[in-house]
Amino acid sequence: MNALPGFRDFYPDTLALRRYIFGQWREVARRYGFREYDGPPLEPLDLFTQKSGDEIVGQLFNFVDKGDRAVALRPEMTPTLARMVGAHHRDYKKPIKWFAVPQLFRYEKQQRGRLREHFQFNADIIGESDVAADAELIALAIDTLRSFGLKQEDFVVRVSDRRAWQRYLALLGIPDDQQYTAIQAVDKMEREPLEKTREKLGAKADEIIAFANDKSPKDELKQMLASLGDLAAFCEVDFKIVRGLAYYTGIVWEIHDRKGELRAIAGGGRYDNLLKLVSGVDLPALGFGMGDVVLGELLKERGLLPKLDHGLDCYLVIADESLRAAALKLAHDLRDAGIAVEYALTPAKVGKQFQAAGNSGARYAVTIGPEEWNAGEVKLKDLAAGKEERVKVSELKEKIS
RNA sequence: GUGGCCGUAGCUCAGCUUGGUAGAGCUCCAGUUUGUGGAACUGGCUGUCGCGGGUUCAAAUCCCGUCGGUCACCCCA
Repeated sequence: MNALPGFRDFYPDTLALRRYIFGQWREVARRYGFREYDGPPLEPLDLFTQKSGDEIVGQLFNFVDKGDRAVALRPEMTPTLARMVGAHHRDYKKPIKWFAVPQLFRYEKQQRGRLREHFQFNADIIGESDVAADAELIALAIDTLRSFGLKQEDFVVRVSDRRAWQRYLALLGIPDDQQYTAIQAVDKMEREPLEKTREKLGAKADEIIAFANDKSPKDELKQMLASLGDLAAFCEVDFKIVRGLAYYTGIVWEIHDRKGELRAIAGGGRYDNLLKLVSGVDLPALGFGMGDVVLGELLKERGLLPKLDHGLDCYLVIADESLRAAALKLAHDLRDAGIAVEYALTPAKVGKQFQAAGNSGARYAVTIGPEEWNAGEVKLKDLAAGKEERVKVSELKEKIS
C-alpha cells in the first residue's frame, strides 16, 4: 500500500534534508527575534470559509468528524495565527513577531512543486503599521534564502503594493466593485496573451497595463526599499505581482528564481484587516510563507544541498569476540559522554567491520583487540585520512570529541 | 475538476512498432582462506511487466476501463 497521492514518505536521507531546511529557517528567525508558535493541524471548517468564502472548500482537505463537526486540515497558517493573537494579544507586547513551521494541506491534483501536503516557513509581524515592518519581514525572507547559499543571481524579490493599485484604479474612475476583477486580470497578465488581458480590463486597459509594467517605486514602496538598505539590491518593483488572496491590503511581494523555472519560492504581504475579521481585534499585520518543496527543488538544481550524514562519531571494531563484553562497556561509556557509537551486533570479520565502519560515515574506527587491550589501549583510525594510532582507553573520549 | 504523455526488479531503464509468457546497469547480500574499509573480481536474491477486463491457441507487447505518476489548464499555500 502506497502513501496517499500528494503525500510524502520521508526516508532518512529525505528527512535529513527536511531537518536541514527547518534548521536554517529556525536559525534565521531566531536571529531576527521571532518566536516559534504552533496550532492545531485540524481546524473548524468555518475558520477558513469566513475569510475566503465557500469557494475555498473545493480546495480543502475537509470532512465531518465523529462528533458531527465540519473540520478541515489547515491549508494555511494565517487564520490560526489570527485567532490565537486575537484571543491573547494583551499578553504580548507589540509588535508581536512570531514564526511557525506548519504542515499544510490542500486537496488538489498534484504536480511539480505542489503536493497535497507541504511544510511552510511562516513568519508574521502583528501590531506594527510602519513600512519598516514590511522591510524587516522581506529582509528575513532574503536572509533565509541567503543562509542556504542562494545569491542575488539565484532569486529576486518582486515587490508591489495593493494600495498603489487601489489609488490608481480609483483615479482612473474604476468603481470599487470592479477593482478586484481588474487586479485579478493583472495577476494573470504574465500567463495570458495580451489581447485577453486587454479584453478583461476593458476601456482603461492601456493605462492599467502601463501601470503594471512601470518599474519605478511609489510612496510606501520607496520608503520600504530605503529601509532595506543593501538588501534592496535583491528586490525589483513589479506591479504585476498582486497575490491571489483577497485579504492583502498593502505591500505584497513574491520571491521567484531568476530563471523563472519554478513556482514562487515565497510570498507575502500586509493584511491589516484580517485580524479584525477573524477575531474582532483590530491590529495591523503582515506575513509571508515559504514552502519546503519549491525551495528543496531550487537547492537541488543549484547544487546547494549539503552532505547530510547521520553524525556518527565512531565505529567499534571488535577484533576478537572474547573482547565483546569489554567493547560493549566501552561503547556505553562513550555514549554516556555524548559520543555517537555503533558496532557490529553479530560477530564479523575485521575486514567486514571496517567496511561497515566506512559505510556508516563514522569519523573514526576504534579497534579493540587482545594485544592493545591488555596494554590498556585501542587503535584509533581516522577513516577519512586513513591514519591509525594507538591511544590509551582513558584518553579515547578526549581524542574523539 | 479538464486535457496530453507515461506506468517493466529497491533505483535508472531496454524489450512493446512486426504477440510466442523478461533483461541490463546500479543498489543490496555472500565470497576472493581467517586483525584494517571506500577499488577490482566472482557468485546470489528480487518481478503476479500498476490493477481489472477483452481479443487470441498464446499478451509486458493489441483494445477498453481503472488507479497512480507527469505536464498544461483551473487554482493558488
